Amino acid sequence: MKKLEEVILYQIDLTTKVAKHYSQSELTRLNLGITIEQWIVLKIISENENFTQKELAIKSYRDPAAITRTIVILEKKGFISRKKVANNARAHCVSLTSKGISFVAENMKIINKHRELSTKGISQTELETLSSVLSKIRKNMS
Amino acid sequence: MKKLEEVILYQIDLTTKVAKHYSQSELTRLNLGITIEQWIVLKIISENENFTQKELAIKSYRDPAAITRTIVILEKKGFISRKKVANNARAHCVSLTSKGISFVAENMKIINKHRELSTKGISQTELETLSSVLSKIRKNMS
DNA sequence: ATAAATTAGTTGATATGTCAATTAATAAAT
DNA sequence: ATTTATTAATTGACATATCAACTAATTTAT
Repeated sequence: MKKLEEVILYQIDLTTKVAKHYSQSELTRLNLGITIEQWIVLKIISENENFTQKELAIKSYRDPAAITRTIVILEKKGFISRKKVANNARAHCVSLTSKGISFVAENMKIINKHRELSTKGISQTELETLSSVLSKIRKNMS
Repeated sequence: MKKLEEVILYQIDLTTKVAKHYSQSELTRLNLGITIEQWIVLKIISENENFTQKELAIKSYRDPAAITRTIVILEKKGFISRKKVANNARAHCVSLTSKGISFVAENMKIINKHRELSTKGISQTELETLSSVLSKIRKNMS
């Protein structure tokens, strides 16, 4: 029977935790007043103007219920706004306010530094293997 | 500027989410009445009889506060019990009850199936690369 | 020996994850 | 056309993540 440390899924989970812990503590240290999950939502919106909440949930692989709550928070912080979709009165689409646009622009560098740091000393080949193996694992568990 | 999907940390996080989603839905489907996090705590205790809560927190890379709450739940479910440590009145050590021991034994097979499924079609070499790259990433972000 | 610092665990507050139930709008079926 | 089913979003309930504040026990520093 394998020890927990040898289990691949455990190692992946552990890596997520370590990375999130690091990035969150940096965001806190820099007083950005935002969580990782909130950042990811802002980033997705900046790449996909006028996504609906449903599209946001799919892209971020989060529950629509969770998205609703994060969006309420980001709206209170003044980073985003919700509008009714023209041809569908059920759906809401989300877009960055000017404050949201500058926030993403100003802090992209910090996030990019974390990303660069994460792959330091890892070869391109290794990264490609990582990417492809992770993708296989996701396919196996879908 | 990289799209979110190309970011390694994002891919790792996504894989964790997909895997947990799959495993949790299986545990629910089989009516085990337990969460993944609770299972991991049980598994760690079964591998390390009489761990203190602090050791549990370190091993599972979770906050001591979170461990306290999970332990209270597992105690209510009758899977574990807490005892005072002989030479340290602050520390509590945790051990499986007989119910907990049989629960882990009975369900280990199910969990092992998930683990086998997760690495289906992935070579040993790829798995070793994955393991070593994940370890490098964790080192980079510590 | 006493005061100060550290340690293990708990509790509170806020954000998130997950699932079920609900509401309102839209689409499909008959 | 009216009923039925589906869809997008919200809300409630409970478990978890994180951080700060707190208690009680133990060290250490003086």
